[in-house]
Amino acid sequence: MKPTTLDAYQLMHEGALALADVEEAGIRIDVERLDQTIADIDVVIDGLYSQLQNDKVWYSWKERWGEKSNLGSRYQLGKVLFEELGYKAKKLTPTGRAQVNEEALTQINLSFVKNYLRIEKLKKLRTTYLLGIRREVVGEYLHAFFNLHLARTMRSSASEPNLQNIPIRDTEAGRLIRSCIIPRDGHTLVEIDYSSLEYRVCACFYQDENMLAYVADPTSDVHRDVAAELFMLDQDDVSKDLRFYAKNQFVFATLYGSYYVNTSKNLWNEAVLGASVTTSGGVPIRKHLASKGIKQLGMCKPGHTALKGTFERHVKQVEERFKERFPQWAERKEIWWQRYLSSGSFQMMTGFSCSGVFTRNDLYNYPIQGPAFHLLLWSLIQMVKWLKDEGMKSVVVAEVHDSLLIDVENSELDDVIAKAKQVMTKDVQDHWRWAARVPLEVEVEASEKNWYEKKPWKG
DNA sequence: CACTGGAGCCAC
DNA sequence: AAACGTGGCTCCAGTG
Repeated sequence: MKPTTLDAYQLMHEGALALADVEEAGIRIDVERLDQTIADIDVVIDGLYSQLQNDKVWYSWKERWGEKSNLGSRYQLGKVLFEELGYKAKKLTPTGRAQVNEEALTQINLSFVKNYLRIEKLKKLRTTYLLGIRREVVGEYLHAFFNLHLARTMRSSASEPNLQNIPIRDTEAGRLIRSCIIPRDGHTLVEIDYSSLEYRVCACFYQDENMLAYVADPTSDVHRDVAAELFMLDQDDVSKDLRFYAKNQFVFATLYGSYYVNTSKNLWNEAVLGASVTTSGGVPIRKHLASKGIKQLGMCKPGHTALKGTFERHVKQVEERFKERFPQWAERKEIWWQRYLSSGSFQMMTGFSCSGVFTRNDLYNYPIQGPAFHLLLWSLIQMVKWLKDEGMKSVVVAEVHDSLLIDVENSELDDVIAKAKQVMTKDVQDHWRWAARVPLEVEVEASEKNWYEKKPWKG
């Protein structure tokens, strides 16, 4: 990866300097609360552990493993469940071992296993996040790292600890950890996220008419429309959950090179069979699909015909319509790949030349993921500079690929938010004209308490 | 004892 | 024709 323009060089140079300022500023931690949370979780984990040790399964475990018995070993648990207690391993890891992950374990109806999963969740939360943060706190500030030289796509990465993967989807974990991350006194934590940034960059990159049209029309919603097709529903019956699965398991998966054999399987396992997903009318999606004649997934084997009446066949047809819906995308992604094959390199819209050995899917992903982050990075640079030049008390404290976290002094709230909106949605389009092919939008959330309590900002 | 790869799980 | 991408961290198991 090489910059081919002065602008691209400066993006990395100034980006590294700006991120150094972010690291130096640090993010404030409620250390007392953090320590209390760790202590509370320890008590819960200890309680659950003693339950496990009074369970029959633990006796089988000790018979099998003797002195080596270790409750922390999933490998040992797998051997006990699948070789001693007669449960069937349904999936194997790439090296041929039985999978002993959450998906496999939730299918086993034993209170031991239920407790085990609960402990594992809490342990992850405790060691990776709570202790991970605790270890790095100096005074009451955490100075984590933001790197620009590690990700192959020219995204950033974060470490020690990784502030870019703090739980949020699991509300309990999100609350326990994020509520320890707080604003400075007299400040408010403000998070500004780009709305559907990668999709918009994708539309700019392929210049597909319908992709652009979807973004231009705020009443339209590609994920909702595709969900309606995938689950054979009217648009009004597409629930938030179904939209979520359509977006992540089909739209993005397909744009980044997956296809119906895999997307149908994932949708079926997670949306149809998984976590009791319903239509917005409350009908379980599995029941709804059955009423439409789709009761089976299909074989989902590469090279095999997807049989009529299966979900696999249906998703194959939705995929065909997806290509018809976005014809320039379908055509240009092939040309894009062929051009790489003959030249051995490709060019990012932000001015970086990438040469080397890449897979087809790399070619689909990198030119979207990299430039999408570059919009955020350019905005971060402007914000850091501006806050410094204006002598403001607010500081940028973190960045998560498409969002900025700013610790804003309360009297500066309106100015900082207005400036961030201007920079992120307008100025960046003056800087890179390709980004003006779509409207850019941001969502602003804020909390005076902590990162968990953030609520939509109403200026 | 240091190190590595596998497996798992968290984010975008 | 191939078959969603990028990261970081932890624990275990195996190696030398």
